[in-house]
Amino acid sequence: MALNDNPSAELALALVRSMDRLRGRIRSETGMGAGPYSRSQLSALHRVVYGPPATTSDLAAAEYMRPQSMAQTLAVLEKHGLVTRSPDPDDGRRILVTATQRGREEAERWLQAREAWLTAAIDGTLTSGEREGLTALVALLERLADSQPPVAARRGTRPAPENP
Amino acid sequence: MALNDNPSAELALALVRSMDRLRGRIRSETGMGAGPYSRSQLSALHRVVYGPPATTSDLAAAEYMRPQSMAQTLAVLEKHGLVTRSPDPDDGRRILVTATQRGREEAERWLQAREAWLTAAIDGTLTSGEREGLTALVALLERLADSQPPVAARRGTRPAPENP
DNA sequence: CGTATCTCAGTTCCACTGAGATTC
DNA sequence: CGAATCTCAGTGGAACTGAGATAC
Repeated sequence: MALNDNPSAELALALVRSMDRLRGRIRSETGMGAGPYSRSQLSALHRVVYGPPATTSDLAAAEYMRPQSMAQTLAVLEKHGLVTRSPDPDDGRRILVTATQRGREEAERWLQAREAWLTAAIDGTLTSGEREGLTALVALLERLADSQPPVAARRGTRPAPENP
Repeated sequence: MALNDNPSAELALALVRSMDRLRGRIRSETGMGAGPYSRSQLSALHRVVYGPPATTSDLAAAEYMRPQSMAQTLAVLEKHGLVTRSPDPDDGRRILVTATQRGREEAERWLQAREAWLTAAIDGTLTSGEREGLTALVALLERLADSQPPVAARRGTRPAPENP
């Protein structure tokens, strides 16, 4: 293939493409029938439900997206009564997002519905040993997502999204 | 966490969320500086360059998307002279997509540029043992993506969706 | 005053759906 | 004719950017 001398470049490409393909498969399998909430909405709801009280910006940083994008996502959840927004008493600029009781219930239900196909695929095609390996893989992916690479690796000067 | 009794459901959720987060991180790091081609365009180009001659529908099936979506992606590549489309002499309905010489060169260059951040992250935060583990586990993602694949009954001699 | 946070408005990417033409 | 493939046109989700208001 000779894409690159560096084996890590090969690995990076293979990883990204396998994630793309799996994502596509999940999309084609679950379609729109998995519930009224989108993937990013459920992802945000999950974080609000199981995480500490946070602002829009906090949630955006945790998911590596812009605050405006996260605000759009949260607006839908608020409209459906799954989360509430209330001003931070200590800082008038901040608005804390918390889950409602209904939000907690809906999160559990729809999260399961959305990943039903993947759950079945894991159960159906992987051995128990491979499932353990996959668990280890998830930890690796999280570490990569949160990695602070050496400055030498950073090309161009970009404002560097800080991670609280 | 108590999301579900089934550990595979927990694993499925953790996997999807870690992939979402890593994708977001990559997006925020590479931004628009990674070149003129989008992720899906480069993914399609990669498959055309390193795979056998294929139709739009073949490529769409391999990436688990609709033929119309793949057609849009390929149209951009064709406009830039990276791929060419020519009628299948044996079947007038089919149009085979092949990479041009320029397409092969550009693929190599831009693919590397796009995954530069991930490559650096892998080198910088993973041990060599973990890199080996990651390599082995990418295969698991591919198996999940292709698990119980749809019976795409092709009339010709067409193998199932393959991965390079 | 300068910085941080949130809001409003517009844009791009990318996959989807539906309808229609052509070929086997 | 029925099935498969490709084309044209429109839709929606989910991220982005930029400009402006308010609070520290």
